[in-house]
Amino acid sequence: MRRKSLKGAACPIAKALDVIGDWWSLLIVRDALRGTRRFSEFEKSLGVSKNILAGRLRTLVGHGILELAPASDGSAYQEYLLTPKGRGLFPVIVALRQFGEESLYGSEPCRTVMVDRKSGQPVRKLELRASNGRLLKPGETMLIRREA
Amino acid sequence: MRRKSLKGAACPIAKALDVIGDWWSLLIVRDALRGTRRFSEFEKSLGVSKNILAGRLRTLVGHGILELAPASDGSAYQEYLLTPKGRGLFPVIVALRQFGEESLYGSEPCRTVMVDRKSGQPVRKLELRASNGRLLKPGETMLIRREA
DNA sequence: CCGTATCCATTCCGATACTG
DNA sequence: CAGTATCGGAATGGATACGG
Repeated sequence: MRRKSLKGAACPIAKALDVIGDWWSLLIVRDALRGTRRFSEFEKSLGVSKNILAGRLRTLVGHGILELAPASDGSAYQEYLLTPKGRGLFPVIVALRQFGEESLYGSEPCRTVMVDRKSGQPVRKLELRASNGRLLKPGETMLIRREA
Repeated sequence: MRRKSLKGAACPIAKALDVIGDWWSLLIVRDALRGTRRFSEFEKSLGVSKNILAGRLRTLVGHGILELAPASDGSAYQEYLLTPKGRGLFPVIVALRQFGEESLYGSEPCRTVMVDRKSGQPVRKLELRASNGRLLKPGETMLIRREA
């Protein structure tokens, strides 16, 4: 972040990276999607120092990815919950996971698998499809300018 | 990057972020997916200084995301092409774009749309599906440990 | 338990100058 | 055109100490 270029960035990818394009933010979202809510849980899971974590959480709340809510267990503290906007990052997380699983392990494959909770079967790979359902490879897409 | 934690990171998301989890790398991949090949093209598109760009390109080549090839136009220089592994980042880019389009624009919507080159129609939203084709929301998935 | 404040080291980034 | 070398400033990260 804080590079010069993103001020008027028209590209949605650049805008997205401006919000979650740093190391910790996506890992926080990853944990939040798994149900992590409390400051100390994030701290323990990520192994990040308190000040960094506090800053990231504050930024994510500011961007509307997380929101603060009263603790569900009756304790005096608060919890960080994903907003609907934050849950919109689910495909990003899944895409990263699938890329990692597929291309970043050597002889020993990844030890965890994402499965459908109901059936216990592994989920499908994310695929981009045309409006008629046809599978699209990168070269089969293009960007067009939308008219006002 | 270069945080301490990723050395033995078992999480594929963390591993993926270690490879492309910085500001420029994904933007380089974005451009490469659009057909950008030459150093100067990346430089112009990204508005990044040469030394940073050179470093990122070198890292991406080192990770097997990009590869160097002789220039297709007969010039004396080389081009940076996506490897199959690099093209595996396509879903990540699309997911980021769709998140950005959906949640990061205010009154004025995003001016560009990704379409099927053949039909000219917008692509579908990425969806996670179970092995039986059922649509899966975040809470309907879980991670399990794979047995050796 | 949930942070904030501080200090310090490292890294990153941008601009520029320089080379083949 | 395609980089490399260098520099300074800014941001990031880790550790720790402190306070509500």
